[in-house]
Amino acid sequence: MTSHENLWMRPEHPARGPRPTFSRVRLTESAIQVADSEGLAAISMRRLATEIGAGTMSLYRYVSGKDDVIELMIDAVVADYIPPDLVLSGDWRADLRGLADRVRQVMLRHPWIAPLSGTRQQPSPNRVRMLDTALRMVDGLGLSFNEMLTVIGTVFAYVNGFVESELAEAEALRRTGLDLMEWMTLQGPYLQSVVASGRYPMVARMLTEGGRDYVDVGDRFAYGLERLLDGIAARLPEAGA
Amino acid sequence: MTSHENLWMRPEHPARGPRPTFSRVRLTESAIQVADSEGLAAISMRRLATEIGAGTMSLYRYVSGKDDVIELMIDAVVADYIPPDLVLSGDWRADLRGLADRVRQVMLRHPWIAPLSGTRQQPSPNRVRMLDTALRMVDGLGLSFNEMLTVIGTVFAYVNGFVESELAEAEALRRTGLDLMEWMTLQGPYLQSVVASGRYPMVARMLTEGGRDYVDVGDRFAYGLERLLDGIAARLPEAGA
DNA sequence: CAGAAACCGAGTACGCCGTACTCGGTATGA
DNA sequence: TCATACCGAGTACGGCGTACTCGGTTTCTG
Repeated sequence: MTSHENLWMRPEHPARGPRPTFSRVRLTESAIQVADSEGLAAISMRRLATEIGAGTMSLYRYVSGKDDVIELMIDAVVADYIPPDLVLSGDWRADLRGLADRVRQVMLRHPWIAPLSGTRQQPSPNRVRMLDTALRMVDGLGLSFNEMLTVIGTVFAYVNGFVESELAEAEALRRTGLDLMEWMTLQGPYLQSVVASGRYPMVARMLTEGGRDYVDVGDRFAYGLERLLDGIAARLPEAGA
Repeated sequence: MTSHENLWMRPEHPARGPRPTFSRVRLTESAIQVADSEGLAAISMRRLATEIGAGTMSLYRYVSGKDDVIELMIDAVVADYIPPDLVLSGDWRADLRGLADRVRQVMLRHPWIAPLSGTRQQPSPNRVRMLDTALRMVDGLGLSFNEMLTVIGTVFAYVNGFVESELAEAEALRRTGLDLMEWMTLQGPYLQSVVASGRYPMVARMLTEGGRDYVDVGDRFAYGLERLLDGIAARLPEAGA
């Protein structure tokens, strides 16, 4: 138990000794690349070592285990949630919407992060930076500090939940390997039996007339987000109520 | 490639041959019990086999692999989302709130399911049943079918996202093994350096005056849910707008 | 009622995984 | 210059999911 167990306090290397051949950023970049193209399951210490041309156990000179690698990956992606040149507009609603949209876009580019960021939320440099920015967005609205945290937490809960399910939808299609037709062929018999049972009329309607007035997934995301912001706005102190 | 690859269409056993010693429900119950008390990571085919007193490979007579076990676990828990004696009140808002509250309670009892249900959403008997019930809740409000699906999807996105993060919070404390004090001691040095840097004044405020007006986690859940329902209600066709 | 067919449960084995421990070689600070 | 501290790599262990195989038992068929 050294004095700093935390990854973010542990220096990457001691002052003494030979120059290190690799680096945490190198490791992190490779890991993100692998996870982006082959999924989180493809990440293993052996695989990452091979990827950067190192011996497997050499990685343990840079991180204390696989958990650290995951933490580094998350922090690196979270950095993108807040653009470096971001300036707040002063309109909390526009700012929050902008953040939510951007988070969604980044999450869609890195499909492995939504499930992780819901589960893991240790403080890390870029998460701290993002939280600070998000808090500034809702500052000065007459909310107490914990109310501000509640508002932000609510928005993030929605964004995370939505994107997770959005990705699951896409993944379900990709897992079977092919397109929607293939999926229907696979699940078809079961769904037909559901319809035929007559016990689930609403689902039956969904399966028969479901594709009629298709709602774009981006529009669905925006709908929920705007309804949430509507509800929040209506209860703001300045709004009277 | 048999004619029914789907788990839910595959009969548990052929008509011929000796009586099976175990069953899917037995397997599922053991798996849920293990996951509840030791986490999802504790689930392995060897472990489950030991648990029910079977040879490891015997399990493969009942399921086609670990994926099937997970699917069975999810479906069994989802069954609890809708109480058997549930009757709809006719008040869509009360019904939706009741469902959301219950889903949260069930998820808190089975901490492993929130991350899974976000990622996996294959149709299974109890998920179909739940979806049908949820759709009935928002039927007759003048919404198109896909608008109804959008409303329900929005609420579930929020619930799932919130509970996932709620559990992550609790898990982060439990992972270090002990209570909040222990966590603070561990993360303390890093957080202090964050405050000391002066670059994140809002986070600094949070860490210093954060515990002042504590908001109960149940109240935070209710807050977000009610704001979401507010926003949805305001845009209902009957509401004019 | 007898025989054949079908199926059960279990064992063995393969290729993955994370990582603890160890050691020869090398760059650094005194 | 040389002792020290550290680097990169190798080996090994216990665990994982699951493909394949086989002896014994049960059920259906005639």
